[in-house]
Amino acid sequence: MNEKSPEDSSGVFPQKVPVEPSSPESPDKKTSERFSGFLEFESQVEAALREALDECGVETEGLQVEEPREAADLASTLPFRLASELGRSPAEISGEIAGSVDAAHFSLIERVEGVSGYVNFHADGGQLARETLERIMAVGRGFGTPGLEGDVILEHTSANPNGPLHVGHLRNAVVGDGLRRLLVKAGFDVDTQYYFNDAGRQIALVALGIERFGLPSDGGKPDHAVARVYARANSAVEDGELPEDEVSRLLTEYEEGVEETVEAFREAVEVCLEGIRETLDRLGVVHDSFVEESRFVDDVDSVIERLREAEVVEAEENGALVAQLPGIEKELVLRRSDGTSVYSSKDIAYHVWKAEHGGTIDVLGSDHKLQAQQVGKALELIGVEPPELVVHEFVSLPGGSMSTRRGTFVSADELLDEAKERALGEVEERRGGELSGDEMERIASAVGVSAVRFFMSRVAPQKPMEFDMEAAVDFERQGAPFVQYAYARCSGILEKADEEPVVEVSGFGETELALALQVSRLPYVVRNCALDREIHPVAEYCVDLASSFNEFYRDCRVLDAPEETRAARLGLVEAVRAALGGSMELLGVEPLESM
RNA sequence: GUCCCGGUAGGGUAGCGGACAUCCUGUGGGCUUGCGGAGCCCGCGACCCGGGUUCAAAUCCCGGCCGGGACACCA
Repeated sequence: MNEKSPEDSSGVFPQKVPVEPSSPESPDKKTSERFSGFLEFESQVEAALREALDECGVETEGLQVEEPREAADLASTLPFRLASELGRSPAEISGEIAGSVDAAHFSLIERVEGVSGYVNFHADGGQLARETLERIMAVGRGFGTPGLEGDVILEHTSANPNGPLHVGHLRNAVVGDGLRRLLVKAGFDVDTQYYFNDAGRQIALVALGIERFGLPSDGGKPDHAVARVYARANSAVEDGELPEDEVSRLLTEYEEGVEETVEAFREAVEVCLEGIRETLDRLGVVHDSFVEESRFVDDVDSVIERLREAEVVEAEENGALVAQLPGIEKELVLRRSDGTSVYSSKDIAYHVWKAEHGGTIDVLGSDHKLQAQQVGKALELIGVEPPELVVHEFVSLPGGSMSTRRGTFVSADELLDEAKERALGEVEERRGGELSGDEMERIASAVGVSAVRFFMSRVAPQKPMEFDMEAAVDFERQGAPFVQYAYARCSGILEKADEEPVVEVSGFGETELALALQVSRLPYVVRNCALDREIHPVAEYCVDLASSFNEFYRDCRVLDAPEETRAARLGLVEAVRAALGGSMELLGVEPLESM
């Protein structure tokens, strides 16, 4: 990864407006290279506004450009703010600004009007459609990259290897991997990491359990076997069957480096991780590396030393070390009284290491928020950039509450199995007569995973969510299958066509232009979402684009259209296919050619 | 108890300073012999309560109420 540039003090992430506005003199010149649809329109609007403000002799910061619901494609509310400064009415100012814009200088701006305080910009739909379609013909599914750059280390999932992933981890993984895909699409260099505890009490219990009771070998996934051993060891300790000091003995032995013990821990972790990896694979969730906590044991001393210099470290009477962090009530334990290191201090060391390689983003459940705040504050005190946090709330199931210790949780595997089974039912019902069993099986797997991912992607992470299997897999609602089906329709049409799609927008009516406009918004959506670290608007976009396509499908015949419009409409369908496919992939929703 | 996050039509959800609040579901009506209708169109229905800030508040601030989470020498 590249070194962070020194002048980039605000972090590695560029602020908005990464695309230079085209120069007013030659708006068309560079656009073929850098054109990015609606994003380019936005750039032109900003450039036009600056020019007009200049002409009016107004100086201001911030253009207050927003996307209104329907009055225009983009609008500025600047006149409202300027009104009191200039002592004139917003309506008057908006009229003057609009009058000063020379729309003819901007290829994508059709007209500008001042309406009671708003400066309304209307895109030239035909031109926007033409340039968007041309761009897509050149880059295909690569369409949608807004050209941001920077290095990011993204940490997500990071579940402890004492059992399989459950639905909470699933949300974390879905949000995290969506973010990974989004940031990569936006242009960032992303290194995705799974950080796991390989040395704590929980692992000691697993190792102990395996030693005493053995690993159940009933052909199930290894992480599920580990969960059973863990639960058994837990209750054995609780009712005294296993003495508590056995556990601390193991922990001490581990820290002392007793070979057998270290090996037992390693074995326990590896077995469980194997199962977890299998689940992540099935979900299409990709990590670049798995980072074990124990790697940072040796760095703890220097972390504590640096915190000492910041004068926040206190020793308890019994020898434990804690940090009193300013602004945080709860003290942070750095080292136990027996001298062994605790999770948080290693986590700080891990973040120090990450921060050396790029900007860091952590995706975590809200139950870890306090811990993360403490780590962030500690990092700040020792002069290290703290991670950005993407926090998600809990997932519940209609069934009721879950507990890993009691074994009353629903695993990610079970949820995915159920989703697949339901999807299979739907596919069999609709296509049982024409497709082979294998084919339906394949489609059901893809639809099942997609349905779960889409359902969890579309809700803002800070909202608690109840997973509704029925709604997720429903083929007749606007969920993953709805989007996938629209994609399959595009593919079906293109496959049947025996002529080449072309870019020819002159015959497009309202419906076609509306659809092309929606297509052109992808780079704009990707840029905004990447900078906001949000994936749920991408899900909205998928649904909106699929809906626009369905309206088009209803209104405009393609294959049996008149000669002169057929190839042009095929071009539009091809563009939709690329944009829809590209945006679905951002969420891990699989584009299927047929379903 | 203290801190954090939510509270938008019957249920779910988007918007989080700007123009008549998005979409799904529900419910009532309509289209359709189709490029796979797994679709499309129309109607009904909502910003938790009270103050404040602002030209403008669902959106910001304060105070309630309700729901979830956190507050380990666990991770």
